[in-house]
Amino acid sequence: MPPTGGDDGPRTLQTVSMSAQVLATLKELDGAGVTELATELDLSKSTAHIHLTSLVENGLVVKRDGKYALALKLFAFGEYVRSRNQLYRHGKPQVDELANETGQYVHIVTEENGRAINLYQVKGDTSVSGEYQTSKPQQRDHLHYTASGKAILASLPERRVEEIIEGHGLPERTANTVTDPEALFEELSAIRQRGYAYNNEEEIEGFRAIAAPVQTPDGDVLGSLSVSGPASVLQGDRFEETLPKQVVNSANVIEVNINMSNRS
Amino acid sequence: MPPTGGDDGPRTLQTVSMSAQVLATLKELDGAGVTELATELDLSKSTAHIHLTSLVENGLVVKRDGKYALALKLFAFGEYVRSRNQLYRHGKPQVDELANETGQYVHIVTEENGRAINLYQVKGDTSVSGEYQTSKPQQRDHLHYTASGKAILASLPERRVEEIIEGHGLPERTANTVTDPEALFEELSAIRQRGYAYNNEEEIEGFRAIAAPVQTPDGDVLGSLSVSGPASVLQGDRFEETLPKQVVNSANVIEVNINMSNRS
DNA sequence: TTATATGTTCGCATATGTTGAACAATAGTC
DNA sequence: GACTATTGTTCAACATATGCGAACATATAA
Repeated sequence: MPPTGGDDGPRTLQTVSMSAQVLATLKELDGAGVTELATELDLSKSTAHIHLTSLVENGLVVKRDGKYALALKLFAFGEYVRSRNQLYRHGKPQVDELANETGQYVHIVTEENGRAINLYQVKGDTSVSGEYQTSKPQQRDHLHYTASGKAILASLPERRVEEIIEGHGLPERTANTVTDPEALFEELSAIRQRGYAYNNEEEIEGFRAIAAPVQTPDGDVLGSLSVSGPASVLQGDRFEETLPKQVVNSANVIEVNINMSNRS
Repeated sequence: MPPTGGDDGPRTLQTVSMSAQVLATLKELDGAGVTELATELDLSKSTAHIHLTSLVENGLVVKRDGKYALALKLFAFGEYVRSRNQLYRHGKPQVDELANETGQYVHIVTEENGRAINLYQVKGDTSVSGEYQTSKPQQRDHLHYTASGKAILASLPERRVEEIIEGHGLPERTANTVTDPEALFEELSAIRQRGYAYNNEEEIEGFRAIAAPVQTPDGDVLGSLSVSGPASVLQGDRFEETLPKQVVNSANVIEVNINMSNRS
């Protein structure tokens, strides 16, 4: 059949989509054998096999102790992609600096296809440790339950935000997660006025964060910068005055540096 | 025709290989338009177009200001892959420590399909700056002109080294690069006896390095750890005694930590 | 505006991918 | 260490998804 008659999207290569799914599944399963993959994707063993073989041949997958897994070549690709990113290039030094100043976790985050991408993070020396070393880190790619994500959403056209909500939903993480679209839109409006976003234990109990957007002169958002840490530390004046100022200030420095480099 | 009769490799999906080439080319060209890509890969515009569309649909490529470029999703993939790597997980803390101790660049490197992959690097505070910020960093993925690479090669079966030489050659980088297979094999033997590898301005004039392999108890090499810096600093006793000891020691610590985690 | 290049869509012929079954190689069990 | 069960790999044949060229649409330049 021609790509499922009733479908909407543009014509695409099914073989490529299948291989892309194979990659995604290998990530999901942390590597897999032919049969396992075939079952997972409802394929015949022979098809699963030839997809894996093709991906191996192209260096995107490796076969190790009888299992197929994503190749380090993907890491090389990824490093390249990040290195081309403006927010990363100009944001990294500021992240390092801000982490030193605050002693907490500092992140720069950007958005792609409605999902959050963590470009860089540093753990300041007074921050709690071990938080990110969990072996199976749960997905952190929704935008609505992090300060960084909300700072980004607040800088996007409402239309776009609606699409993102439709596409990815507003799943709950803690009792504090904003799961109602209306409530979210209200908060985004508050963030716009304030200039920065809060995360008050909306992703992880006991964890707070503050984030400011990084924008171009004509209002496009490149991502955001955030500081996060335990609620016991991020509180009082520090949470309401000092840190927000520092975060906004650092974000502004990044903006200026990006503009300068775009001019020359 | 069935995938080029005279060919050797296993049967593979041409469509997948083509899309893989598209990804590689987009990296090469730093993004491209449909026509540009079609020309580069000898495709019809329509074919180039549908490959790009399919990759976009699967999130591996993004279209920005009329150009197609690799997506940040690849970075997310890459981070995942690295995070699963044993040498990275246990090596990172040692890299940080060694960079502090020595003040120079410290790297951990591994090998995949005969090419070097830089898993992690830190720039110690007394090291020269700006060295890695060049906008188009030249390929650093051969193994024979870095200390890290030679440390790895020295830990691989000769057979494997021969294959790698056949597959990738021994291109020259500076007058000091080892470009002769026999000379290389001799040096690898010396490295095995010594326990660590030198790079004496073989990649970049004025730059030296020392690297030690990281191996499993049964002799498989996981990669290597290296310290590098200007020849003016890496010289005399420091180059011949102090640093080698530190590097080998750190590599051993990594080995021990990996073994411990593999036992439990 | 016209002209030129680039991007996108479409129908068709044929090369190509999918499949199930047969074969090979492991892994597990007794 | 032989036997069984599971997993991995190869193959030929058919159906169809793929790649092409031409036509159309859009963007850029003059």
